[in-house]
Amino acid sequence: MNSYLADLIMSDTNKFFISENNIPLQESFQFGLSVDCVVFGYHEGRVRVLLIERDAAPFRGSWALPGDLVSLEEDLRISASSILTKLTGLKDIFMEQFFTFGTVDRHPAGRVATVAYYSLVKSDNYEPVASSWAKSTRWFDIDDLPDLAFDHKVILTKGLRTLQRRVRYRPVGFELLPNKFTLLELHDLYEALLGVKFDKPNFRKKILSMDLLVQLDEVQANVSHRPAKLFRFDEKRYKELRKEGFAFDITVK
Amino acid sequence: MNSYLADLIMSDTNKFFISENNIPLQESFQFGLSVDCVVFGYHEGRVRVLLIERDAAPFRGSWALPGDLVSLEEDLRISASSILTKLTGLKDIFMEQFFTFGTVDRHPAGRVATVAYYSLVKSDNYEPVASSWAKSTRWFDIDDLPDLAFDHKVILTKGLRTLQRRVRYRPVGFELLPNKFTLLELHDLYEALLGVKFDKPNFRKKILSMDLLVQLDEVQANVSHRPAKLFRFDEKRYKELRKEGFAFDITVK
DNA sequence: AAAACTTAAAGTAAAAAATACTATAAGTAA
DNA sequence: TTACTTATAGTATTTTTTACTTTAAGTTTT
Repeated sequence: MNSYLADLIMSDTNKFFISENNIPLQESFQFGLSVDCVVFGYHEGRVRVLLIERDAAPFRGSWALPGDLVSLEEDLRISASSILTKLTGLKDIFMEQFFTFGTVDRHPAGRVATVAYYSLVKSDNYEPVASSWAKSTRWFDIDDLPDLAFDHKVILTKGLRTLQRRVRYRPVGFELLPNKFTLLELHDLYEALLGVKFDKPNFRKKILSMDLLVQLDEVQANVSHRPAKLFRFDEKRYKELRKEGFAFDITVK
Repeated sequence: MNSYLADLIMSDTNKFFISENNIPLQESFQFGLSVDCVVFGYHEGRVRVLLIERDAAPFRGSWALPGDLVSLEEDLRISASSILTKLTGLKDIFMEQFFTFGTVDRHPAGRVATVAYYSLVKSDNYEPVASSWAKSTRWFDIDDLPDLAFDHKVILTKGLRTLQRRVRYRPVGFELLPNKFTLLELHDLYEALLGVKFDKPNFRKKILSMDLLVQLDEVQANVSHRPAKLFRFDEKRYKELRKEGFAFDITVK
């Protein structure tokens, strides 16, 4: 509790109320706030989600989204990434808030609202490592999920829908691929994410016409057929184009 | 505090800690949770926002977004609409969550995270009425805003950006028009919202080709020129089309 | 009552983009 | 050398977008 609040209480006639809305102070400040993260990965043509096995009550032993209570001294955004790091070891990865869940009974230990984020992990960069009260971590195919603690299934599903919507209008898909990727890998990722088929030549034409990819002087290695050229996403170029009013959109048959 | 929590505390060796993350219980449940609402209206070609004049500490006398602390016994979603009704009288209007703000120092009375919603008000249906600790309400043009309490300017700006993004891919613009509107009114609304010019014939063609509008047997009244036909948005039709994979998109020059 | 004026709304030609393919290239494996 | 696989370039057709032009339908002015 900061000093401003202390002053406010002391100076008020009714010292147990804050004046804003006549709810008793004790009652107003009895919320728990947590963060939960839907971490997406992409491996061998399949989209997957990172879950942790809880080694803490409640739901000890259950699979759950990595998440925890936010501490009073930490900004929400900072808290989100540090909690993810603490439980899974994942650091400096793409992370975006998408929804806050706040039904009364969603947490058995009291009134806890949770702010949900989704993260995208580049498959070549990171392997999660369980720590703190996460007993283990494991990737699950999005079509083969276990039962989850709390309302985490609802959160996960909403996170997936959000990703599917956003991936069409923002160049976030690249966050799920290695830094260097082929056009076929990108094509397959979009098919997997959206569950639709794209014509290969046209997909390639569309994405290249956006002028967002840089072709590298490298090709695929160790493939038993003609190796494809490698590309990388040009973040800087994208920011330039945005200023000029360019809108990323991958709607193609 | 519910009984489950009481049991949990009593049964635990360290009765002042919950086991999940070793943060003392008192500290975990000291958050305030609030809701703030960016209410958009549209009047005579201008986009405007509804603000209230605070008649409660802190920031008494300042303009602010309608918002308040969430009560412990109420779901977040329900709370959002009932708070808006309490302060402004607005009821049953379009309301969508868009972001949660949670920096440590955003509220002088303690740690309060706020879940922000934006609302769209049909100009023919509602006139706000201040009540509770809202001294008055007033519409402000989005280009002529006063200083705002807390971090409400940041919230408002993010709400506007969100609306501008969403209005292109979802048929939410209709929520800002009367139930019966002309194509020119719709055209002008989109120009005002997005700050760009659209070719009238092409805009009309595009929107009609979506098959989302129903032409009524009515025309404009009391205009000193050829009256335009009135239309309404066909919510049912939209839901049907969505199932068939239709994606609303108003990108036209 | 005719002419002028205003906005509604339909139409149209050219350009651009999307689509559905076909063909060729460049590698590996038999 | 030939068969096989995937990469990638090319192309013709269709569809959509764009930038206009024209006509329609009302009101207001003279």
